[in-house]
Amino acid sequence: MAQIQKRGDADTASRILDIAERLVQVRGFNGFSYADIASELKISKASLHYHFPGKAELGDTLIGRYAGRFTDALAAIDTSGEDARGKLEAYASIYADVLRDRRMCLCGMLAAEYDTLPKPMQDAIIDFFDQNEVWLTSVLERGQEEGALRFSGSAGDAAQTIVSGLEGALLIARPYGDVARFEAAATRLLSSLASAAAPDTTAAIT
Amino acid sequence: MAQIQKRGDADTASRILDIAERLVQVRGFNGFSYADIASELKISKASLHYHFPGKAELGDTLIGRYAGRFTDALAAIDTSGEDARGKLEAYASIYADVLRDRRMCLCGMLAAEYDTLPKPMQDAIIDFFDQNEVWLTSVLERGQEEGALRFSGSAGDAAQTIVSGLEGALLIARPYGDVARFEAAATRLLSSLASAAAPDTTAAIT
DNA sequence: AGTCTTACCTACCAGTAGGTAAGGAGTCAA
DNA sequence: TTGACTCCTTACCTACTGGTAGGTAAGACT
Repeated sequence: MAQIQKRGDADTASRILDIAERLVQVRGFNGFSYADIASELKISKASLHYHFPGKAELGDTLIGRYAGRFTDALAAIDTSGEDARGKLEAYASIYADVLRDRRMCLCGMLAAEYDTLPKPMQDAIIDFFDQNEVWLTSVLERGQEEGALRFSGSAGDAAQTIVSGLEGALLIARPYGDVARFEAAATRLLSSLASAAAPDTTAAIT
Repeated sequence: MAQIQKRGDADTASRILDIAERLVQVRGFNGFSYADIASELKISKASLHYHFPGKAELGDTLIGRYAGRFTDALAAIDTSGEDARGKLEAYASIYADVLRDRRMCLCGMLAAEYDTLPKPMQDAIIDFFDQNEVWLTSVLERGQEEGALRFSGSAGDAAQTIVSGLEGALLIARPYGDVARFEAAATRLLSSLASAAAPDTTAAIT
């Protein structure tokens, strides 16, 4: 399964995924069609079905790839040597990067459409958020132990608040096309939820 | 224009709006069709076009009615005699009620689909959020003056954080079907953003 | 009485949705 | 050189999308 590439061009399947991913993040899963991908890739609709039997499978693969990249990003933060507060800021900056591309978080978008999605996609979305909360919880717990962070309530609750706070900030900032709006909300969220001593609201995220 | 009702039934136009509203809040604007409303109301698709020329106009009317009800709810909170913290809790409980119906906030859902919507709907969505932030800003400012609330940064920024925090908490809690999850995030949000003295995280919202 | 309006109907439209069947061109190893 | 394999094509399918044309029954207005 060495997956040797035929031409110099990137493998079609991953180009399909790139386009589909952007379409989901911008228009939602119910807001695009196979025809949209086909015309952009200058390929026939039928070819898409060769690579992904149906839209449901395409959606599954999309979430899997996105979650995988997220896992990698979190692992990179873990090995960055930052303190807990720095790790939380790095986490928020992942979201800011998504917004700079004028996109919604893939799983945040799919969360809105949750009830219309096939079961496997629903399960994968839940897994994504669980995974994020597990990571945040451990960062928060360690930060609290080390005295770098101080917050009330459980680390798990705080983690949930961070995820939903950032997803909401993305959701609302996008119609305004305003990255600063997101950054203000993110900074305030982290400062108030996980500040050590000085609640420095003016600290930049990026 | 006495609008005498033929039968005992409620006016058809508002029943269409009721059904469409629920469909948007649960499935999204791109997640339902005229046929869905027609079959549920046991009426023909063509009749829907009699009441609302197109889906765009239906959407406009939907947002207008929703925003109007929101305005009324905010006015009711204003005259409730609650202190600032109580008003913020009452505000959050509007969102909790939406979630208890297994729905997303109408405008939060439409914010996700923003790029796919006709211009008039886009403008109405922005207006909705602006209106909420204006109201929250004045509650926060007054609360700060009266010493009931204390927070860093501008009241406007804090208002934005509350709106996006609550919308995000709705967005994420819905797939989990977990109202408690929303309430925990909402309480933490209000406590940390606008607490007077004791950061009482265990205070119930409802 | 006649006319206008409201609120619905059936039947239909062009366009698009996701999906399928059958086959052809290029590459490869035997 | 044959056959298998990969990746794509054309040509189609059915179901459904939002929307329209034309008609009808019943009440209200004059």
